[in-house]
Amino acid sequence: MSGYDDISRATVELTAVIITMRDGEPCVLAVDAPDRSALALPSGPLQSGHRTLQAGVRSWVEKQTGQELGYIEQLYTFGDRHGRALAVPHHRTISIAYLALVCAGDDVASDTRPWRRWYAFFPWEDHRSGRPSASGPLLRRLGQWARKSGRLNDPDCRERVGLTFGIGDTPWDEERALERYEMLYEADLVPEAASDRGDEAPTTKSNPAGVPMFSDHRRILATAISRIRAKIKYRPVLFELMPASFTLLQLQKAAEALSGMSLHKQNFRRLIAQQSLVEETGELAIDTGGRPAKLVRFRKEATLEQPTPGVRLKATRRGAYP
Amino acid sequence: MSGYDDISRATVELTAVIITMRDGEPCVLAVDAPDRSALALPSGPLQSGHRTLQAGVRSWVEKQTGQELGYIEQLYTFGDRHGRALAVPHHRTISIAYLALVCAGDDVASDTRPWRRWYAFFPWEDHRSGRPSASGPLLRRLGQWARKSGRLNDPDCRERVGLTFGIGDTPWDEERALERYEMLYEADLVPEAASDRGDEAPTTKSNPAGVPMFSDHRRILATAISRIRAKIKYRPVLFELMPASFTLLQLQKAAEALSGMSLHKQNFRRLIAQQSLVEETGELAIDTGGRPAKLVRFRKEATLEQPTPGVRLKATRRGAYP
DNA sequence: CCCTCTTATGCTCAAGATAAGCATAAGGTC
DNA sequence: GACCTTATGCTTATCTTGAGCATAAGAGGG
Repeated sequence: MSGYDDISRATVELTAVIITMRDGEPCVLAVDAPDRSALALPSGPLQSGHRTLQAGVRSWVEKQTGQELGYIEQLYTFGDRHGRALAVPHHRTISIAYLALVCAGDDVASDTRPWRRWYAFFPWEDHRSGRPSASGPLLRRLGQWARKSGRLNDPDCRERVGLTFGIGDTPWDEERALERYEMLYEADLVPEAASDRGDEAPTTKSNPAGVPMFSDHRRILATAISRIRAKIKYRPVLFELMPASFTLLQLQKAAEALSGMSLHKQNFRRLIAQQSLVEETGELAIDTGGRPAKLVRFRKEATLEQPTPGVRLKATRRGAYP
Repeated sequence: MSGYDDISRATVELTAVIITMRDGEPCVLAVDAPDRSALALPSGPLQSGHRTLQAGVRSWVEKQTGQELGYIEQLYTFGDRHGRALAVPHHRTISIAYLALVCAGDDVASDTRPWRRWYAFFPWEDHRSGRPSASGPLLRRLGQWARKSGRLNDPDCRERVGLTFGIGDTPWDEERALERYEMLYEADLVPEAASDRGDEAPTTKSNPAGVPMFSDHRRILATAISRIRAKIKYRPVLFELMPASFTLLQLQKAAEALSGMSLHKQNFRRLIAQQSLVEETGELAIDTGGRPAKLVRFRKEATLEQPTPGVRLKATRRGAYP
């Protein structure tokens, strides 16, 4: 073993991506960054009083936002920013990101916490009504970038763009949210890329590149989105976001909002039914605008029974944009 | 913000689970623990010279074992041991585990590194020829434990055992390797549970509980196994373990060894074929013991093309032990 | 060379799961 | 009552999957 000096002590930053559904939109809890320059995810350093990492996350979030956390899982540990080495070698920060899902609660109006729609940060990820308008300019600029960089070091670059964004005969894969953000970062199409270099970011308002975030927080959020989109298919995490009882359409809308795709209604119901993930409460939802729907609740036992209890979803219009 | 003292500096331990295939068996690289008390995964503290976390892992592994790493991915970050609070608050260690897959290479014989068959650590996980003999005693003792703890705080405990180990009409789910290890730990059936408490572990040799490891390293290995078993189904990671060219049977045997299940031969080939994950080299394998098999190689392009290019596998005898 | 053993490979068939849509039910509004 | 909206049941064509039969092509022994 070499001397003590070689071992770098690190500050451990705990960062939380807290997701909820509000008015049918997936939202993330975003506070002001310490320097007020941008929005940030709630976070704080691991402290001696924290008994576990999770406890630390819960504590910081409660302190900063008043939000109590239920479901929580570890997302990823970041040691550097987009592969760059850290600035000060003997005082590094590693940051451990957690994903938390909280239920909307009944009183959406009285909840004054700073929730933000997640598609404000990722406008190109919302394909519920076809490819969104933000895609156009982004894809055009990605194409330019690919042509330029393509000749040099990455001959498959254009192909990669197409695959990642579902162009040609590649279907759109909603789970690749992180890949897409990283590609946009690489292509210098998100403001964070410029500011990480130390450049002044061109502050184009209402950018197709979406609302930027402090530090690498938007990347962490993209990681969370990819994780959620993958996980709802094989674990019943969707129900963490639902109220105690709900209609199947509400459930479907939530699945659609999270995955950013629209689903076939009847097939969705069949899927839920045959996995017996829910049971009827016996009550009816009023005010659905049409025939009243039966209210259902999540069957907690399902977590145990099923090998992969999740909402296997498939887009109605599967795929393949021209 | 509170005073500086509240922020605990941490030593960051980097731990590597390095997997390869040797003689058709999945193996893990295991060194002697610092105190020689048990086998351990290669690991070392993050140092100031390490530019990134990954670089730190690579560097320690090479120093300790001479093994160079190719494919590498982050596994999990552990801040405590099995949920227990850390001993000394102002000097905590968090440990970041990585998974690396390395290709066997052509000269298995000349590789003197300390590879260990992973089923030596998890004898109950190898279901290639039915439920292994180690299962019997373990299940019996798990049953006893469940009966005892069941009355008190966990009425569903017996059910949970059955689901986790695939008893009754629940099929065996090979991906639940981590859950199973954690259940055995909880039930005090692995030596690590006793030694974490400070007790002397009863050193029964040739235990059905498998070979123990230093600290929580066996838990980390279980995490890796679960991850691999899940991932080979949707990403072409299996090929990281294969030589440049191989036969389909070799590939199948590797998939079987990793997942711990035996697969239907013709269906396995169909699956690989229809995903066009491999292409023929034109050569034939000699010495297969029967009709010579065509040699194939992995099609790297497949990584891009396919939405989920992996070896979707399903056990021949799916399931349901009596 | 024939018989037998081993592995490779092609093909079929029945079940089960999925994608899409038709049709009907049951509320509300004018 | 006509018409709109959402809920829910059911059908059909297609794919996918699990399982197994059958044949091919090598080796070795007689």
